[in-house]
Amino acid sequence: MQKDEELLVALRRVIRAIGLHSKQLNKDVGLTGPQLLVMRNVSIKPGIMVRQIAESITLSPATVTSIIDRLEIKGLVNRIRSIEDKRRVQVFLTEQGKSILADAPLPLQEHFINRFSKLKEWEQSQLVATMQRIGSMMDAEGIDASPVLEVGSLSEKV
Amino acid sequence: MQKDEELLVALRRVIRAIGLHSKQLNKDVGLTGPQLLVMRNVSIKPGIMVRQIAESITLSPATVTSIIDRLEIKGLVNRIRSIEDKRRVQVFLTEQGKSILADAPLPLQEHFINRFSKLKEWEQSQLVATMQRIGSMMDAEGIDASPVLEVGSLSEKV
DNA sequence: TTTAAATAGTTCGTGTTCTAATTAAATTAT
DNA sequence: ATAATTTAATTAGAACACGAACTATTTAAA
Repeated sequence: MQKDEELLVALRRVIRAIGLHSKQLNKDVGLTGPQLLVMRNVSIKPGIMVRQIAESITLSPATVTSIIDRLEIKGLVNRIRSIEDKRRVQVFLTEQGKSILADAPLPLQEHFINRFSKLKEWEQSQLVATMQRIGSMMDAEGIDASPVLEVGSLSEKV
Repeated sequence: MQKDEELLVALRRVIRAIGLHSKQLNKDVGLTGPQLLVMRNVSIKPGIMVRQIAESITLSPATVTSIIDRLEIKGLVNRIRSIEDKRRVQVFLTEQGKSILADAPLPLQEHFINRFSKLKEWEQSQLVATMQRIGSMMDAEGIDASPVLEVGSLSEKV
């Protein structure tokens, strides 16, 4: 097998692991990974626009709409149409949404974070550098992919 | 930004890049990335079982079934139930499937492959090894995915 | 001012992906 | 030999993800 194929297989495995974790999350907490990411965004910036959420977690607006649909049905978020600009829709957490989010785990496997954090500094750097390198080779740099993983901290996002 | 967050941002970008490439592929050639992967597997090993395809591209059998459904509708593959073991379904390329696959691009961006192929051997290995390492760190401990050895050549798998 | 263009969000159609449940067949155990 | 188990594939149902087309609104241009 060629190296690039091996790389693709390895990438697929990682993608799958993330997806499986999302499914497991849904069983455990009732929220999938993407749903959790959306809620964390809303938590950081109540009244955030759909477009802003989409950009911040690197998804299309259409996808975010469907995720918010499900969150709204569950009673975890509210949509409110802006008065200044009636095209805009602002999203807020409900009380129930807040309390559920407070107990929810991270959107990525604790398992992984734990293991990663136990690596030596230079090993971590090496893993990061490699991923970034692959990303840049795929020309994925232009895509704003900052997921809201730092939401645990209280720092306000742009 | 913490190292694990950086890693995950980079990962998200790569995942998204692969997804977008798959969509583009579908527009250009009429085949998505996963469909292409399935066809390449069938091409290498005509009569391959659904289960084998699933393992080789790291998908559940259910997913492969649905991908083969679409390929069959397009007339690119055939299903034939095995005679020795009637539980098995063997998959073959049709003539049309062969000719389409012959002209189809690789499942990763050409762009990426070109750049990747220009790296030195040891650099390629290092990128692959790192991805495999991340994959194994994310694996739910159930799967003993000995990364390097298990990813044997497709043509050698039986 | 009336028209044209841009923006925000949604809807629609297609495709991917999973688990759980189902059907069918082969294997093992009693 | 019959029953229980395992294996192979499919189906059903849910969530996700995208682009394209649509509605409504705002802004810019003529």
